[in-house]
Amino acid sequence: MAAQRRRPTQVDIARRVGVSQATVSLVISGGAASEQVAEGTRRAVLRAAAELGYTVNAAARRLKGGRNRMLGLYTFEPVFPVGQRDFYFPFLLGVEEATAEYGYDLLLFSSASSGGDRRIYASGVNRLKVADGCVLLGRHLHRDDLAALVQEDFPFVFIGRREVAGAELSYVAADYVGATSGMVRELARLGHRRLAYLKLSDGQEPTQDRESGFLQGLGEAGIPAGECPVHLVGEADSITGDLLRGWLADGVTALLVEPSEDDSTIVAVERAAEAVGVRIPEDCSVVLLGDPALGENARDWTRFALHREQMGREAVRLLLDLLDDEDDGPRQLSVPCTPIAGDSVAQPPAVTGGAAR
Amino acid sequence: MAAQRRRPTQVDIARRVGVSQATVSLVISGGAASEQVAEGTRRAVLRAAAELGYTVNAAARRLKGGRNRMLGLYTFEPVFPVGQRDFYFPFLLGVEEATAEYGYDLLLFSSASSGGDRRIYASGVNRLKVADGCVLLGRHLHRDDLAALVQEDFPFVFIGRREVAGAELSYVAADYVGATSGMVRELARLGHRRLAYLKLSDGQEPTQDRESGFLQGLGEAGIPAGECPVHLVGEADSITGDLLRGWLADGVTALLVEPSEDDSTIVAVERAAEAVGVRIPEDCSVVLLGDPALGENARDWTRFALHREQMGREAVRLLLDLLDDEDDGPRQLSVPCTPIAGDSVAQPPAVTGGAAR
DNA sequence: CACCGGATCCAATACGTATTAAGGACTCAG
DNA sequence: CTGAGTCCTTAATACGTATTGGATCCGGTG
Repeated sequence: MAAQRRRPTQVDIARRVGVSQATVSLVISGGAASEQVAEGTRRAVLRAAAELGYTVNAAARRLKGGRNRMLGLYTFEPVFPVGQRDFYFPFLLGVEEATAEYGYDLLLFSSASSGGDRRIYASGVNRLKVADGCVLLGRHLHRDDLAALVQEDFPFVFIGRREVAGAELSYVAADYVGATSGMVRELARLGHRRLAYLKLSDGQEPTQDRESGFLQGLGEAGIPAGECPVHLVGEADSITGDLLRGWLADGVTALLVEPSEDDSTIVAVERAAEAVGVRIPEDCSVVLLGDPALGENARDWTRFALHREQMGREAVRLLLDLLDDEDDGPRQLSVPCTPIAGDSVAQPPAVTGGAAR
Repeated sequence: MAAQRRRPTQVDIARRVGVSQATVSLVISGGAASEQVAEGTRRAVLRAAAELGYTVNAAARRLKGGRNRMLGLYTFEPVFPVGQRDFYFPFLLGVEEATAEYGYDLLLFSSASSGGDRRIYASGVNRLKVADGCVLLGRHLHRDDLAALVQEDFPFVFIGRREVAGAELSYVAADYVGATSGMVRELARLGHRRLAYLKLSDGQEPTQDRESGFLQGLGEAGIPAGECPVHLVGEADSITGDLLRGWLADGVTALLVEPSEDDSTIVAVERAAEAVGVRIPEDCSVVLLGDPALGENARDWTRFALHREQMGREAVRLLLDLLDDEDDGPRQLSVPCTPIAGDSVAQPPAVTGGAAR
């Protein structure tokens, strides 16, 4: 009846059975080392444990073992972003699933979000280190935080290719280079000979990769890069109908658009086309260099899919590799994207003569 | 350059600064007791901590009985359920937001899911104890796990009313009683005099609460409970067109349906009605006792909304109350639901004479 | 009898932190 | 110069478990 406030420990069991705590530990831990305990003692300990309602103290066990069996998840975006939910959610899903599969727990670093601007080193202290390792995520990162993290030799994996001067780090990235060049080749196959490329101006790695892929694809298709305009999208309203019309007049027949997080570039393209009466894809083909989470009533753009959930899973796998192996080399993994044939691409309008297959 | 594999501890800091580990602990723990340490020492310790990349060991602090600023989230459902995603997600969202606001981190206990069946005491270990406290969630719980948790005197809050024999526990629950009785009163106001109630057969607390509300509403409306059939929904296919027609023949003009997790009861009702040519709401009004996440093309059922996100937030608040206050009494919070007037309720078909307002 | 080997079990210790009683140094009044 | 008082720091200990190098006992062998 008397509710014992303190929960029973191995010492309590030991006292009751009349053995030492060490023996109890041997029995409880089970497995290999438990064989050296006499069968009678063993059973007595187990019975006492059951009677007392003993459960091992996870904190103590972990303290002893050194590892926490906790993986961290830190994102430079809000952890459960409301607006962008659908973009980041699959990553989280993959990370969570893989973490669970490997028998780890997942620590979400939410506390850092106070004050809007997310930093790892809030008050000089690196919170992430409570976890054994960490998966990082998000577009708006702080380079110096990342650099410091590398310097500390803290094991982590970024989802998305990231570079830090003077240090290589581990990441799982979508193969934007391959996916973009593939898109270019496909357009070329359809007969397009002059393409315009709308890229974001933040100069992040994903943007760089798409540009590399663009140039590479042009090369493979034998299209002179000089003839293909590259437009930097600073503000969304820099995409005007006039701009579009100018390109078409110059012989451009297809647009490759890098989607921004708020999808403003896509909306802007659509609006500009409408404004000057340009039909997609009849007058101009459009390809999205990514897989934005658009609304229900959005059109079925030709684009490529990121396997986000798989990327999340791979990130965890990489991280565990990092933790287990002594050899510390950073690991990079590139996950191919899958082209999605939508309805925004067609053969170029017949001007001189359509190039059928 | 030399990557030190072992995480630095307070002892390392102490050695470097030339003070004792105790002093380091005083400084690191910060807050009240940290005042008694000289400003110079204090700064030296903090700088050394930053330089070494020190982070407190969660397990050790927890073992000692201290706080982690970590809240756990344990769910008996998958943490990021794919199918039921939309039902549980708002809870998580609320928990996460509130946790972040209070400056805590959130630890998702995913690892326990090994073997499909989620248990807290997987191998005799209560993993939850690494966190300061825990929010629990999910319909398919294990009573004995819950009982053990109470016995251990571990601070936790359940989302959803739960009972355990011989112990009171803390929870944040939707006010199903009030919401259901309100629905009954509203139906009565429209003139309905005989209602049928379809309840799930699992006998969980939420089901009990709806039934209480049903009976209470009948009482307030002056409707004899004996005249209102209560149908236990074991299998979804127990709802047949014949059953429905029988009720209508008996004078039943409205159905109160408890939604199951897979929405099968709702689908079954809709199908049965269609099968025997019963129109909703012209021939029969239907009220959902809950707020299931239906597909896009589902009809606009009359139902009530759960404020899930708010419930998640309140759960965190309650949990922090539990942690802070010495007095250990369990706290319960009931969150009102909001009726949603859909298109599945109308006045009863005029048989003897419609009771207009 | 001395020695050995196997079978059981235990004492001691480490893990990293928080807490507390007590020690040391220094100041100030008498 | 002494005693009290103030301020800062530390030694010691506890938390619950896992591990390891012995200790103890016992029967058997040379």
